[in-house]
Formats: sequence, structure tokens, C-alpha cells
Amino acid sequence: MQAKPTESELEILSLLWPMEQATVREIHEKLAETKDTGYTTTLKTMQIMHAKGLLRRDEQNRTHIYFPAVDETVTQKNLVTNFMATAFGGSAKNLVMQALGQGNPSKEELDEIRAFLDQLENEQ
Amino acid sequence: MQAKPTESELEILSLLWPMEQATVREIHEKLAETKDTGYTTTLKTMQIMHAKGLLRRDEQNRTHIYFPAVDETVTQKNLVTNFMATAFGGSAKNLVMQALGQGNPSKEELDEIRAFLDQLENEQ
DNA sequence: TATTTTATACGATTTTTTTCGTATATTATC
DNA sequence: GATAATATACGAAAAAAATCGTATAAAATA
Repeated sequence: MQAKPTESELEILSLLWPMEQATVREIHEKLAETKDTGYTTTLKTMQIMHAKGLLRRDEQNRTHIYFPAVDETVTQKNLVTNFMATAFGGSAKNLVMQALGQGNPSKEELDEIRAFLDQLENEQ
Repeated sequence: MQAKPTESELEILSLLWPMEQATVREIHEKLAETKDTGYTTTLKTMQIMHAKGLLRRDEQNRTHIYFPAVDETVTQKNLVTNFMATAFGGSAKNLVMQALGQGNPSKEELDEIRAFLDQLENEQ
């Protein structure tokens, strides 16, 4: 079972997933846009994540290259399950409606969700 | 701005919201069903929550009675916003679809969500 | 009334998470 | 080649969160 990433670790994973791979410095620079912590803090966090098995890395060169070691969808699934349980008493409906009310989904996105709802219903 | 409840605090709030009010012991007994911690731990946590302004309490009698001091919907809204941002890059669609795939929503719930989608679209 | 049970307060400890400083080595620049 | 910049490793400190033990007082009960 994969370890649950902490808040800070999740921030790093969120950057790394779309980038697919990155150096500590690259991550740190992006992180520094919204957060005010030193370089060694980012380094240390990524080393811990590596030790935990959340990241893999290529140590061939002096500047290591990091990769996500956990799948984005799988991780999100785990987090949602936990979040839904603790914050919404396990009710998908309540969580979904709160989320929709918050993030401003476009018409296209709303249609995608509708399609997904239909699909869910057919499966049952 | 209301303080963001920690994981443990959220568990307590989740119990307290539907109950509307409860003693430490009542909360502790429910909590003990799924968690293995002592009574004073629950007490201490609730005292901290009171100090933070997450709970109110009636100290008239020896056995204090606690009430939620934060609104369930408001709190969920804040949590969802934060969670959506860090775990889903701010995308409501992705969060919603993960949540739907997880929790097993009934046909009735799916219909409610559809209605909500329509409503959202009209507002725009 | 004496004893046991139950409640809060309080401090302290433990655990987890986040952060940083320093040493050391490698690479780049002057 | 000497100096500056940049990278990792490592330990440790600081901060946040969770847990517990003990003292004390009130209530229940034997």
C-alpha cells in the first residue's frame, strides 16, 4: 500500500505529474512562486519522498532527476476516498455538489460529467 | 477566517454536526469504535478545538456540553477548495469524476446531481 | 459516610511534518 | 589554476499535531 503523501509532498507531486520528470531546482523554483522556503527544504522533502517510495530518481549525473513513483489517478483515488469519508461522511453526492459549486466548471466540463453520470447508471 | 481543522478535529466535527450537541464522553465512545485512543486524548482535542473557536460549550454543569461553532457547509466548502487546489490542480471536473467513481451513488443521488448541473448551467 | 466512578484541567511527552544549516564534492567561471 | 556557484548528504532544530498521565474535584453508589 502506497504511503499517503503529506500536504507538502502533494504539492510536489502535483507539479511533477504534468512535468513527468524534474530536478530539485526546477521543482523548487515553481514552488517558490507560492511558497517561501529554502532550497534545501525542497531537496530534503524530495529525498524523504524518495525514501518513502513516492518518487524515483536517476542518480547517474550529479544533478539527480526525479520521477513520480506513484500514479496520479491512483493517488487521487486514495485521497478522495479518505477525504470523502472524513469530511463528507462518505457521501459522494455532497462532496460532488460542493466541488461543483466551488470550482467554476465550463459547459464542456459539465457535459463530460453528465456523460459520466449516464455511464455510471448503465453499469449498475 | 476560521481555522482549518486538522484530521482529528474533523473527525470530531463530523460526529458533532449531525448530533448538534454532545459531551466529551459521547464523542469519545463513537470515536472509540474506529480509533484506539484514550478518553483524555479526546477531551484534550475538544478543549483545543474550543480554544481555536471550532467548538462552543456550555459549562453550566460539571459535564460540559459541546456544540459546533463552525457551520458544516462553510467548513466543507473551505476544505474542498483547498483539497481541489492541492490534489487536483484546481479542476472541479477531475475531482468530481473521481468522487463519483468511488462512492457508490444511488440513482436518486445521480438525479440530484443532474439537477444541480442543470441549475449551474442556467446561472451562467 | 466511605468508596468508587467520572469529569475537567494541566503539563508533558511522543510522533509527525516542516524547515534549515553545514559539510563536502563537483561543475562552472574568472 | 583559483574562486565562485551549485549539487547532494546529513543531522538537527523548529513547528504542528496527537497522545497520555496525574492531580483534583464533583457526583454516584455501596
